[in-house]
Amino acid sequence: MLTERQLLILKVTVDDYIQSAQPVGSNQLTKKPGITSSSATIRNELAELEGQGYLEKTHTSSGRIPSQKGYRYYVDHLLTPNPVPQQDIVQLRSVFEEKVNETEEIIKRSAGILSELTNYTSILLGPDIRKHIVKKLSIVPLSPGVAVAIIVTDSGHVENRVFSIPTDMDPSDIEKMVNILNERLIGVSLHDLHNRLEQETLALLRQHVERYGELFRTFQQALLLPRSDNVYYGGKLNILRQPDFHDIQKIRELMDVMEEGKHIPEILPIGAQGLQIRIGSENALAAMEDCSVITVSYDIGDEQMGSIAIVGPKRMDYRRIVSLLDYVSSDLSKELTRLFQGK
Amino acid sequence: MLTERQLLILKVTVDDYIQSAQPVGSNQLTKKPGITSSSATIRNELAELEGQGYLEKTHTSSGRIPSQKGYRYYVDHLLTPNPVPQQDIVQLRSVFEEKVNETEEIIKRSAGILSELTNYTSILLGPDIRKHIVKKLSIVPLSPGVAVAIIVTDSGHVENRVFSIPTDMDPSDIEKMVNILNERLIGVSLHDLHNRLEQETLALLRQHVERYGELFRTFQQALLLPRSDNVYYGGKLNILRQPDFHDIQKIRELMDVMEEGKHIPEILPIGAQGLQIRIGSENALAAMEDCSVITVSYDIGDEQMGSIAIVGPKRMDYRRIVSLLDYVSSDLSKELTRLFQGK
DNA sequence: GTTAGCACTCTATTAGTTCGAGTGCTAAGA
DNA sequence: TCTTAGCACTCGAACTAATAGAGTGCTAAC
Repeated sequence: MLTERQLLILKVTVDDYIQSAQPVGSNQLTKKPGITSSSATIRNELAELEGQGYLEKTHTSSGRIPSQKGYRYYVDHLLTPNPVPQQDIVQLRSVFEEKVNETEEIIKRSAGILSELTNYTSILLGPDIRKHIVKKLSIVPLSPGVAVAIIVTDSGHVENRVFSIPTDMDPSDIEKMVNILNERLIGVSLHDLHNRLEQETLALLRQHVERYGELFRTFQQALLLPRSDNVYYGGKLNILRQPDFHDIQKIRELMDVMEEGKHIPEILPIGAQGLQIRIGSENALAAMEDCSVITVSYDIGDEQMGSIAIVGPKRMDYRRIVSLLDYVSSDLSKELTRLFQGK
Repeated sequence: MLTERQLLILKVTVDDYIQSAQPVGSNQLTKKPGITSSSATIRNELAELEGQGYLEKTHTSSGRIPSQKGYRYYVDHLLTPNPVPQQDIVQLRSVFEEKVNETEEIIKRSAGILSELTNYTSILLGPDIRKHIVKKLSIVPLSPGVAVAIIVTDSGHVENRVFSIPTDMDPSDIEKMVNILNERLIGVSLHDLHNRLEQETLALLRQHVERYGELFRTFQQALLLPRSDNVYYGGKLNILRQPDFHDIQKIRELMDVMEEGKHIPEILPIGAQGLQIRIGSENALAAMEDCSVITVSYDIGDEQMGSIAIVGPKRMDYRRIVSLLDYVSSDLSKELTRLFQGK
């Protein structure tokens, strides 16, 4: 158990280290507001805090830096929220000023602004496109043997794939196929599309469309390949600004992991509620053991739509980022809900 | 003027430095095949080459490294082409194995493979989308007040924009508008689209579509914004692998410049014919003064479609990259021409 | 023109010093 | 019992020598 004074010292130490990136000594601490004891007393307390695992030394006669446990205690118990500065709000709101109607564009821009404001890297996960509902399907022949399939969803997202068709295909057959597809598949989610395609339309196609087999096969194949990743990054290069990262090898591993889409689920815990903080080795990925990740989700109406993550060093400005993400999450939820409430 | 022996020494020195990244001394050179003189003779020749500006020393008693002029002479006169290894060819050809029909996908994958093969960063510029020809236009209403405009081009590229429409718009008016647009604008290039839209369709719309004004204005506006950059990167992080780049500040500037789309024209000289090599400060951008960039263009039929660039340190394996890019350029031209020859 | 020989230069590495910030401990004071 | 002044001690950072080694330029002989 920690005494009042120990809590204060821990908080001030973490705050100072976050700000200065230098180990904090007992003498410095005596100068901090709120601290009245002498340096000797502070030293005793620091030794105690170290004994309990909240602080560490970089070498025998150095000042203290927070341990992972120290950061964890700090964010769990010592973090006092901070109102978001008006200036930041103005910049964040600018995303909505220009009447951009596309969710993707809004999210992309938000990622950029977040990274600018924080000097860290931001990762925004957009709405799961598999939940989108088919609004219209069409097939546009390009040249003999080649056509492009287009799916428009209710959110205005457009998926398109080029696929091959029999060279001597009758155009009216394509038209028939498009009609059948639209009749049967509007209102289906992209997630269900593949199954429903087979169940609902294959029999109909067989009846009405000549050579449906070849056409159907390549069309179905084209829709199989997942595309359009809905992950947006801001300030990937901000990692290079952090004095905490000097080992080029580590930077490379870290950027590698973030760039590669397949690790996104490990960075952004999908489905988690509210704001989450992962410090150092609490992250699933070894390459991120020197990082902290703060994530928050946002939603449209009652449905969770995506998440926002800020990746920075363990020595991250937790207070600022937490308030900022809280604000962005609710703001984004509100605006996106407003944008789509009419549907 | 350089003697035979000086040429040999220059070539061997550059080759060795490219391979080892270490200044090359007279003693090492005596061990190279083809070199018979003693180290003292080599020293005289090295001094002469330095006097003429082809070589440099890092300090008074160091070995020599190539100067910018030295690299330039090397690539202009001493580069003997190297057949592309079968292994590399296999990997490059894999792009076309999977019957991917989309130009964009082919280019994207090529970028990845090129960076993997070279360990440098690759930048591929796709066909200028403004040259694409409109194949079909459509407007899909999403919700009252919102619709998405879709343009399909002859190459299978699909552009889409969300735009606002009057809330009480008659659906049949939208249909009429789409018909007029398609009647008048199919066959027009994206580049001309904006002008032709106004010249050809405005009068017709006025006659047939109620409330054409509001609809037309937001539609036109949506098409104005340029989107879909056709630049693809491979191995952006490979810069971090190069021992030549150790200054984190410089790396950041370099990556910054490459990431930012607006500098692309300065990196990739558009419209240049054949293979181009820019060494160090021959590059337009200050951030790239320690880099060399090798570019080559590729075409579909007789028309230049895009360019490929490899960005590496000045100490780049010019021989290998030049042969590789020569191969890729002609291969890509051939395959893309084949893909589109039918149109 | 070529080369052996040699003095010289400069870097990189290692070891030794000093300085200062910071610690832990002890003992005296509240 | 808690607090604090005092002091010896530790360790890193910054600086100074000292040394080894790779490489050069120059001279003189071949």
